[in-house]
Amino acid sequence: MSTNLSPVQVATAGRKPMISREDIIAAALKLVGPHRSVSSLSLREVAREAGIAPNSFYRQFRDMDELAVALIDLAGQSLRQIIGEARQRSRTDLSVVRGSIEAFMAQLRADDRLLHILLREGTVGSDAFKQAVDRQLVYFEDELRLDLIRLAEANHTGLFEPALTSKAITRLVFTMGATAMDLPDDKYAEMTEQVVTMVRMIVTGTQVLGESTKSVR
Amino acid sequence: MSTNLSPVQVATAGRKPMISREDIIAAALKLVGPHRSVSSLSLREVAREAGIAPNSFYRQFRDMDELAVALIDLAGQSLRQIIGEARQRSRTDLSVVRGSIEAFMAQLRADDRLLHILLREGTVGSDAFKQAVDRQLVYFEDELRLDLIRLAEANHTGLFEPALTSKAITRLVFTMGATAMDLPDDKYAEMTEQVVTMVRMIVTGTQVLGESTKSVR
DNA sequence: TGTACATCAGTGAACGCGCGTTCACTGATGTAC
DNA sequence: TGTACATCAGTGAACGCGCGTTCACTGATGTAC
Repeated sequence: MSTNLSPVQVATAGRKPMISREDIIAAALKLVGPHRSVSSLSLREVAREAGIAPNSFYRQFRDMDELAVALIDLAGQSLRQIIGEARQRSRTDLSVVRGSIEAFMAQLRADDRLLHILLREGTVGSDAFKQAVDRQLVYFEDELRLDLIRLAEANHTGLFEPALTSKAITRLVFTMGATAMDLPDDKYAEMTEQVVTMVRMIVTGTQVLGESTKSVR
Repeated sequence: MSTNLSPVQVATAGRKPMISREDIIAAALKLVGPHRSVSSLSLREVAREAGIAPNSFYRQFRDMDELAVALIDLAGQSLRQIIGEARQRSRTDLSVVRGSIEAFMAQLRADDRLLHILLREGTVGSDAFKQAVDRQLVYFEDELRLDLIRLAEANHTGLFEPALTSKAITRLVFTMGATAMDLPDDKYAEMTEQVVTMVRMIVTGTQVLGESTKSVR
């Protein structure tokens, strides 16, 4: 274990690296896509794409697993920012649902490689791999939960089990996204409507079930 | 392409096979599990487990992809039978939801290898692979849709977009199942409750949204 | 500024391995007479 | 029943390949004086 876990080199002495983690990440992203998963990439393949010797890879990452986790974390950050922006645009009404899902699907359609990774790699790969994906999912669930609570308060509706609701929505949207990834462009609009309707079902159900209690916890 | 797609040999002449497709499938099932996916199995590995020469594999399957599709189809059949039995036990009320999900989770907990495959392999692997999983999912959605319609008629409730509802439920349950697979045994009861609640949200939402129309189409 | 030295990022060559696939074969089983 | 022959399920050996990882190295950059 190195004591320097930061991507910024301490640089007490010696030469600066010419190959950065970012170069390798960029190379990996060039290789993945709707028909290619991170877990199927080989170290040599990534090195080849990055234009470096295979063993130079080890200067930046311990192994492919560490690269994969880095990719997943990046993907999570990127998507949360996109959804966060969509949320800002419409805060207090139900259109936040539609807005967020539309932003999500648009990003998917734009062939966002990072997003492909996040949607698809959750079920295969090493434990470290799966945990990284799960961690990102939990971030989404947390943010969505707070949103749901805010929404319920603003509309004076009940809210049943906000944590479970946000988990159901997150997981459902991600699965549907993984399916949508392989679809031709002209199916995206239809798919978006389907997902919006599905999420409305959950939100409506949650409000109704919460009506008796009117509790937000 | 062979004209004989049936697993039963025509046997017009010559020796009967001593190695069956079933032997190879059994060997593959011994190798998969919560921490091992079909897409990571090698032909030689399966042959080794089956106790046959690597090239004998080709007498039964064109390649690993064909084996994987066979496994997925088997998994779908097996699970549909299990859920079908659960459905028989309680036909006309909402307990069909709980019953089916409990049967599903119990099977998962019993370490059903076939089920692991079906839950996990949908997002990676070849196109043939993904299509096979999708085909099984659609079977489930169809059966569930008919159930939902029957349920709505029996209870005289409305039903909004039954096809979309069954799709949402199926996909959500499968994703949650894939997550549950990696959990320790003592979390299964809690997980089951969570999934039941999530599905109730969808069903409730569907009924409320359908109330205005009272249509079952 | 100039010189001697230390550091270490990146490399080229090589390793042993397991892989999918092929080939020519062998010998048990079934068929024809 | 007995014999000659055809079929073809299963095999052992070999192939070339890409893989992850190692090793000893080189030479540009930074530091000390």
